[in-house]
Amino acid sequence: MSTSESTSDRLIESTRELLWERGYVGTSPKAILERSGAGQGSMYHHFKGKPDLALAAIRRTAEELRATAEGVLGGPGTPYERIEAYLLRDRDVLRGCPVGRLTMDPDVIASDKLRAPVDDTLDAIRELIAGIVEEGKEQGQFAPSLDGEEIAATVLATVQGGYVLARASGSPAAFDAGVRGLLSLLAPR
Amino acid sequence: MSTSESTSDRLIESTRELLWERGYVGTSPKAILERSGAGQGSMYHHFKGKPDLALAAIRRTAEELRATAEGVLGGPGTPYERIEAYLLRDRDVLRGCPVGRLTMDPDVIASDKLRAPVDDTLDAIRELIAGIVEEGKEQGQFAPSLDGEEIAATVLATVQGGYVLARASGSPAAFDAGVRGLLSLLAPR
DNA sequence: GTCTATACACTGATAGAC
DNA sequence: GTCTATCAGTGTATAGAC
Repeated sequence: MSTSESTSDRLIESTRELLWERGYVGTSPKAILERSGAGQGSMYHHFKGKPDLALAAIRRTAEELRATAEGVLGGPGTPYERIEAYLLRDRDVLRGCPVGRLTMDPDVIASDKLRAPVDDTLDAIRELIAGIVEEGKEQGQFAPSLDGEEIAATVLATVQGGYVLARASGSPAAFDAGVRGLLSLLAPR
Repeated sequence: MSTSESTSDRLIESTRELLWERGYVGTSPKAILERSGAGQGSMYHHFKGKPDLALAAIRRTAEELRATAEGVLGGPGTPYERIEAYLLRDRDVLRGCPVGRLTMDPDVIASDKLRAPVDDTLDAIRELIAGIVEEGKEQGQFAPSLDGEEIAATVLATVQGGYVLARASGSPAAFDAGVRGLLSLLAPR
């Protein structure tokens, strides 16, 4: 395993952090250079500009999030238990979702290229959950009246919205409450 | 009824639009002046600066949202029907929530003053829904095992997260799916 | 690949005339 | 109350030397 320390890598990592903290609009090339320790010239040598560097950063963050979700959802347990594990997994709630927060960035939404990794990732997780719900219906753990795609959207939305409520109140409590509420609705009797 | 056309009012209205479209970080005084037709001097005469004007705009938007929610949730019908009405009410889904989106703004979250109206509004709506859920439990419409506060957080989170999913995909479909999924879980048998 | 120099519009605000 | 002038700093990039 190569612990690559390339300048290009440090630029991407610094950009990932700043995008998470301040979003695309709130992240300037100058801030990226300061955090990464790279110089002006380096950045424009490795990337065409801010959108190009941001795209590399967003892609890496999106892939990482997808891998994490796949790991939890593909773990052991019944369908309910796997969804529970996804909802209860450790999260830095007050920092928000590094992928979901980008949807509130006007410049990201205005660019199909920047939006694509965000859309693809959330969509992939949604499909995974939908499949698990369908599995649970076959096993009689979930009511046959439930729709896999709909419940998957509800699960993902509860997580994404939980971040909003938590950040509004300055406390993770509302996130946890929303998750517990959803689990109580999903619980097999 | 006074259709006030004051410069101060036009500044606030333009700021509200821009905050909704581009967030706090993405909104510049210059853009506000252009949209409102006011001059530099006017803005700094009526407001101390960008944070002060933004606070006035956020307060007005928050109050408006709260009034809308109270209107729908306080309408006629059973507890389930009132929550259903709230979830299904007409929304400009792709524009996102004008209040919730502010939680992704680093400068808003960093300021207790700017965050307060956001927190207060979401909290008030949450309490309203929690009361309705408790009412539904008393009437036997909801299972006694449900917790009013938790379900209220789930309902609000599903809405806020629905905006995220919709904006990611560029279509309101995911919002609608999440809402339908939640309603199917809440439905009295 | 990295550095420094340069550029020009924009940000957020103050000053003072009218 | 509104207008214009001015300002130091930032945002995003290009040019060219090393």
